Amino acid sequence: MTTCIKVKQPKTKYIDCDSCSMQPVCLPLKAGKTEISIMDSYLSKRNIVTISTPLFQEKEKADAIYAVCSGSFKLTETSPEGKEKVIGFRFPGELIGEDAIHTPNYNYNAVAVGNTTVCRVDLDELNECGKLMPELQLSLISLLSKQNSMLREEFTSVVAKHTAESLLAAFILNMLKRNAQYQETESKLHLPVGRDVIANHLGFRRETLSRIFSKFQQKGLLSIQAKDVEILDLPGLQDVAYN
Amino acid sequence: MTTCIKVKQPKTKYIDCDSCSMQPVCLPLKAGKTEISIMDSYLSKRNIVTISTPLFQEKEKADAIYAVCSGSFKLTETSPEGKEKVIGFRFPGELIGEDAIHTPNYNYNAVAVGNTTVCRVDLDELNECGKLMPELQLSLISLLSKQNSMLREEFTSVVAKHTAESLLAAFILNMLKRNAQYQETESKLHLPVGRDVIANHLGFRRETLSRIFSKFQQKGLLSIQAKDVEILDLPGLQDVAYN
DNA sequence: CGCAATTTTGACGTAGTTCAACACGTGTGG
DNA sequence: CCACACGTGTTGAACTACGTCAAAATTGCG
Repeated sequence: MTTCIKVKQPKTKYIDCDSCSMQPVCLPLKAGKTEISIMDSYLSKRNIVTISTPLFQEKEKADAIYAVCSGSFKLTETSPEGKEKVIGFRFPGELIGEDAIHTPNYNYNAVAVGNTTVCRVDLDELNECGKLMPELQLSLISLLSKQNSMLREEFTSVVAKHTAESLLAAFILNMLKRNAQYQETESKLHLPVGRDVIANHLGFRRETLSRIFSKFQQKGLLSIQAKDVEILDLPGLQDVAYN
Repeated sequence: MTTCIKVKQPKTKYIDCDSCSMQPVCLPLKAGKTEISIMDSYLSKRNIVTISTPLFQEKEKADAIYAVCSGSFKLTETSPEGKEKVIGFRFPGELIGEDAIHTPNYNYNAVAVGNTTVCRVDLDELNECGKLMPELQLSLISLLSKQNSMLREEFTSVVAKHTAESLLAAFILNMLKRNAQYQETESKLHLPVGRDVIANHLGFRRETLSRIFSKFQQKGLLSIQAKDVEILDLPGLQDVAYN
């Protein structure tokens, strides 16, 4: 709280430092007077507000890891033909650019969807800091392991889903699960982006997406108004997701 | 080499400790005399041969990370209805069960496909060891970051691929890339499992898979005999993969 | 409030999956 | 040696799910 500078904006969900996944990395800051001074010089933890701008882009030098504090990010890849493909989303408490640890350059784009805040951790400084504080490294290890599981679960949820229905259901459930960490309600979900972006990500057309949403509403699985989804029948949705 | 006990078996591809992704973790073993004795007592690096048996199963206590030395593993998940879903494969040089760092129990099955060898790193021992040797933790961090990228790339390669053709092409390319690390040829690929398993993983039937393989052969993209694939037209395959 | 952008709905055609049945090669045991 | 099972590949016919085109409805923004 004291270490995070928060810029209040309407309609934006923030997570506390307490529920941020990066917290164990930042935690040593609060330890003792002497430690704080050491850390301050090395691990510059800043809160940046970006509005619909890229956090980083393909081929850019990978020199920092980011943790999302508020808002959402979309990750995209540019195909050889120049088409943009949405390869994922990141929500508060999740990491972006953790590849930086071993990759010289990022190989995807991370762009803010609306107003967002992130914590930036400089890689060099993290390394320096890690040498002095082994606990920091342990935290980072745990963090990466968590992110790892998140990725695997996301992968698992969409792989082998041939029908658009099961794919969308799985996608919604995945979003729901990931948002549950910082959202108070288990049954509500705010879509961070428009239909086009979601359709792009899932690999079908805007119209198809719209139709399936309608179908889900008819079935009483959920209700949707603009970008706000309310889950009405979770088990039903899960049934659809499992083929 | 000296630290890995290898059991020679026919038709099995092995990777050296030198090209194993776990190597940086094991490396300190070779550092100095004194260090070796310390490490030996903590980080018990063993080479285990498993034949078509599960390395671990769902809900089992997660107490170790594994690195594949030879052979292949398939990762599966059991759906609520009891159906087995193949959620991925792991090849020599890749990690299995890295979730163990933060999860009390594994949430998927890892079963050996044919004869395999793995290096097992006990979590408790890794932690103990990490306290004494910060470099070990740095290695682990890098390792996890790499595995992270691998997962994201795998995800990226299959997401938004609605047509079976582009999905299979992307799958083959992904396998090719991952096998290039320990295989001498860039154009040949040995499928570790049968058509059914692959079809399960990609989400369609054996027939569809067979049809597309035939189509790819007709197009001159590749030739396939049983489980041995030879890539004839890499750019062509890439075209198919990108929708 | 009004215009533009986004979303929804409808009708229609086609590509691709699925189902079912068969053909082929291989290993196994009587 | 043949019968049998099993894994794999092939083929044809039916269907349905998705893409396409077009237009209406809704939302959001200035």
